[in-house]
Amino acid sequence: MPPAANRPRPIAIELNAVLVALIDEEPQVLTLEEGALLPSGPFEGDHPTLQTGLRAWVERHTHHPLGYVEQLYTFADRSRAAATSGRRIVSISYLGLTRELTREGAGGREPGWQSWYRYFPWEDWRGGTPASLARQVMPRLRRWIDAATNPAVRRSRRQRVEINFAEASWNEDLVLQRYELLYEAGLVPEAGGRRPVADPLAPAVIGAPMHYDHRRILATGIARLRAKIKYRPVVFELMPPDFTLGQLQLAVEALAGRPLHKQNFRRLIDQQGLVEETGAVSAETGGRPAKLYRFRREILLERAVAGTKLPLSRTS
Amino acid sequence: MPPAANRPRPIAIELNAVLVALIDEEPQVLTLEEGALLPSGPFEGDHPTLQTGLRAWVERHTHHPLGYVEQLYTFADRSRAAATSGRRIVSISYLGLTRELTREGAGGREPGWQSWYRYFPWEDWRGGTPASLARQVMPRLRRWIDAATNPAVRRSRRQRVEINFAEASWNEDLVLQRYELLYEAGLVPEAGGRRPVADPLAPAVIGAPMHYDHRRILATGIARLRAKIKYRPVVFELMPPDFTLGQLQLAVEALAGRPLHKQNFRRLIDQQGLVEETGAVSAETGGRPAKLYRFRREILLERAVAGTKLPLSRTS
DNA sequence: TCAAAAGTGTTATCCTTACACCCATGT
DNA sequence: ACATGGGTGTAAGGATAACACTTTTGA
Repeated sequence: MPPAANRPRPIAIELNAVLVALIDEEPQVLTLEEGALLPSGPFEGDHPTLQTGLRAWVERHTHHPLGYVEQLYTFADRSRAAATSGRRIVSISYLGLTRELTREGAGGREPGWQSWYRYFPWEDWRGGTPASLARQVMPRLRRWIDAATNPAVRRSRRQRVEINFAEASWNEDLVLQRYELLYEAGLVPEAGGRRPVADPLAPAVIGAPMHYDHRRILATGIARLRAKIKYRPVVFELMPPDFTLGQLQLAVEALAGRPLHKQNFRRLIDQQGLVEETGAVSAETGGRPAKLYRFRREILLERAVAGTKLPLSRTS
Repeated sequence: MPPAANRPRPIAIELNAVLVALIDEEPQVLTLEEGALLPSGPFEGDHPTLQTGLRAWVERHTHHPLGYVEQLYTFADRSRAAATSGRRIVSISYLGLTRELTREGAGGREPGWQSWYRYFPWEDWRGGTPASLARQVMPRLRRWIDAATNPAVRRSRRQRVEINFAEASWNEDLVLQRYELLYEAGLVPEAGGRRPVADPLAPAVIGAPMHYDHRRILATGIARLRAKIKYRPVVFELMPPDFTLGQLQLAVEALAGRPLHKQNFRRLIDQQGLVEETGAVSAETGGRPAKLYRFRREILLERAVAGTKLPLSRTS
């Protein structure tokens, strides 16, 4: 494997970060430029690994400590290069989880937090079927289905929509698949280059758009996180040290975008030995004061897999 | 066309492929140099995407059609660069599944197939507890545990070994975690640069070594594939068009490295509607002729998730 | 006293695992 | 006949989803 005599044309490495925090019981991502960009920048070549490079970069540019980090995906599509200088760009994206307690300014050029459901309103089922699904997404998907002249194509489109968007069998993990289907159908047309971001409320685009393929990267991050909470205790990376079971449930619901069954959720959590009581209680719950719990870090050493299974609920 | 004022030092992109096929009921990977290297080479910059670049590269260098492809991981550790020219290398690895019917030469400079259990003998539980686990791995892990002078470190090591290597609760998906633990314990010391590959039978190294971090990449690929067969019907990418349920079971067992419960495996398969009878039978089974089945590709359009759950078996 | 959220106990159902057994072919 | 692998039915156990209900606070 000789190091290639024909040196390839210049290549730049860019890092993208999907930084997630729970603020006011909402899953939020750190963004730039009024929510149109994910934090991203060139990889400085003098870090020993990509992860340390990412950590340094994020902490320098956003003044945020970075907790759990995980690689998402690497792109090197030529279409990205066209958007800049003809130079090839390899973009490596990461998911990062942090704890953020106070809400900062959420606009301007400074980094700001945005609810991720701003970009994917159809993914939030916590309050029942999301309005945008019935009102915007489904009608346009149906139009897209009917727009196919070839009956075989039409059937295929109908089936794919059915699988990914059926209310009865909604699967919260398919965030990326759904986004890609919408992209194919031309309903989220912002990706592909840096162009003026359309008015988020304009009817042409569903959900707030982002520059480049950043919304796609965000979809990848959400999908990964939603899948992960089921077999790894990563929710706790987003929680304060002490919390009530109610808060924990709200956190999981916020990430999964679905309401959970309270009693079964509680049983699952303590059956798995994920938490322990601190002894204190919190009176700020509105009703009966709730016991406070903390994450049992030892669990990471006790079991190979331990996550937050989702006790779903049809009722509420 | 002077790009960027502060030009970073040159970066090269390298692609690595974990190419898997089932040959003689064994999971095999395509290798170079007598099994010491995974297929890998520079990414030619004029492909629209990484995947097309990988496909072209693999098909040109190995004369192999490439079926299912999935990205594994991207490394850019500085230690890799040191092994070559001081130039930074970003290495992007892929998992590829292909169908290979006939066994070719498995040595020399030409590409050749190697059973992946050659590199990870402790991962093959199809015939009960693997001999190398009891005879090599566990004794040395115990020595590693005892080598820690600090009692806290010793306890932590013991716990980690317990989680990842306990016979009673063996988890076949933890291939990478186990490899990393063995690496940390100094039992698979080949990674880190191009050095003479030690005699595979020498007692110092457990399992056949590979150059660079290729064995780690292979572990990543196996882990990914083992996890994936449980929720996506990827086994069929490795099967011939027609097969018996017995062959299918052997295939899944080969990948998972565990024996499965025959009756339940069959029930699971047809409950899920993954296959349909072709009408023909195969008399080459040794016993009663078996019905032939084919994969129902439609299932990909019918359900979002459909995999080969593993009906494990204590007995056999 | 009532609303609101915490917290407990029990039941029905389904899925996983296991066991027991019969069937069709080659030697 | 018997060994070998193919193929079917059914029962036990555990996990999930659901329901009903009690407890403790603040307004």
